[in-house]
Amino acid sequence: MDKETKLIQLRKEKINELKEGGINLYPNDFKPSCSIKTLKKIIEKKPDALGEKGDQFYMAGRMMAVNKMGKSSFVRFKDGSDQFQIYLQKDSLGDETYSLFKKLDIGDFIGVKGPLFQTRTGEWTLLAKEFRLLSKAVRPLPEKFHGIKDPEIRYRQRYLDLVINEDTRQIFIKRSKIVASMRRFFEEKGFMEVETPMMQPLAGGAEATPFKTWHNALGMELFLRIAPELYLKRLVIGGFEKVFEINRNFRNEGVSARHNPEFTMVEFYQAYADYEDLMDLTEEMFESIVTQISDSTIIEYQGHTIDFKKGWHRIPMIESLTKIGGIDPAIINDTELLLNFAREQNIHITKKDRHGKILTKLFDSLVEPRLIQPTFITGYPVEVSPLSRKNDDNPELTDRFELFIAGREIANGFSEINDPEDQYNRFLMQVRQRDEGNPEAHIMDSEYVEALEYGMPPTAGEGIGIDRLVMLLTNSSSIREVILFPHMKKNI
RNA sequence: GGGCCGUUAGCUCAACUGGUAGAGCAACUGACUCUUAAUCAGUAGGUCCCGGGUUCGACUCCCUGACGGCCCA
Repeated sequence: MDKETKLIQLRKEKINELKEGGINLYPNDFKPSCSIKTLKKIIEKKPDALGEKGDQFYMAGRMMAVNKMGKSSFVRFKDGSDQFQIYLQKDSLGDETYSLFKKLDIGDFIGVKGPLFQTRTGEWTLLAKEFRLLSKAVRPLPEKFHGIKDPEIRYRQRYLDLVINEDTRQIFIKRSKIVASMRRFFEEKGFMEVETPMMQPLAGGAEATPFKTWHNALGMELFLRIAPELYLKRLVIGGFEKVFEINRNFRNEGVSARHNPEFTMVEFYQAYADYEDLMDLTEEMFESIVTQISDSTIIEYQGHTIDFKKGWHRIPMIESLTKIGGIDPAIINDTELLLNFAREQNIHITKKDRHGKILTKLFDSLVEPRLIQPTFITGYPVEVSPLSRKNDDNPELTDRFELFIAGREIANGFSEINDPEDQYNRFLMQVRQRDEGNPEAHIMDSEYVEALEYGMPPTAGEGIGIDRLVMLLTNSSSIREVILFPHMKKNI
């Protein structure tokens, strides 16, 4: 894989010595009594029953630090749950085993058996009566004290990051808990988890450039999905009234601290609900998840204190532009004046941008960064919401919201269009935008319109970016910190 | 895509105005039976990201490229 350093050569020489001595470097017949975490619980519960004449334990893990003091040694080792200390004495192990130990390296997996005792400082320690090599490491681990800081190594060789940096481990443990907690929430609310195609003949449901791939046997081009939306709504048509899917979407765009080409979203749909019901549900879900993760509704994120307690602000988009964005209410309905204002603010507007699009762009740069506490923005313009139901009172707007936290969009939800004719015309508007040069505009999905023609109950749906949510709850400034293997350029 | 910054020993980092690369940890040898960033004595370890250029001389200055980070669009 790469150049062989002196350190590795030296280890290989030692490995050969071990082999010649008849040592199996990779046995698989050692069964630990319990994890280190469990062992620590046992110690907490009944320390009086332990001691050198008490129970003996089989423990296994990776050697992380060794203090050799001649004829006795301390070894700090860790398993998947925690870390613990072992004390080895030449007298109690015997010459042969002790000299085997002396040949081993930090990074090797070992198995030990023995009773527990307390050191002079009171630290519970396993006194090794038996000692075995369980798996040999050929390469040296990075340094224990400074750890690995180089982000390139941390991301490309995440396993090293996980072995060395406890903070990294905790982030991914938390991520797993967040997703589990969300799943539990949906299940308790009567939603059914489903899986819809990741490879689609038409990449719909969002405004984005898809990845292309090719199916040999079918002889057809397929796209990696940019959203599951149109398939999930087909399921609502089919009679599954509450569905959710937690899965990956793929968007063929640049990578940055906030964008990974594949990212995880939850999308969910509920029949006989509207967008306001989903705002309620979202508040309840976030409050529940955050409380389970951090024992409080309050979190710290990059210098902000954010409170997820229910009852978030709900502000119509137009109102947010005047009240938060500082736009003069007198110009908000005048496209020309708005255009001039946008140019003064150095906001890039193209000739094809109509009123709604200009409002959206102004919102993105003037309002979004200032929405720190969880805030729903409602009433998005029709032209930027091709799948959202029109508002009954104002057909220029839709029954849609987006959720912003810490200046970022976290969720997007709306009452769904179930009028097939309306949906058809919205797709047509998108096709026109495409013809006018927007390569990311939605494409006409006639089969979806046909599905709507069979009748879809009134429905609301929402998507939440899981990576962004995990970033918030783990105080991570980059999406790469919450994705195990973020995409990077090839480095060879 | 643009700007700024970074890339030196396995890891974390130094190296002044251009003078021929150094520390801590890890490793190796030795001492040490309660250490915990163990200690003590000694040893070894380098494609200074790649490739050009300037120069008597380049880790250092200039150019091209690779990869990464931050900010912006």
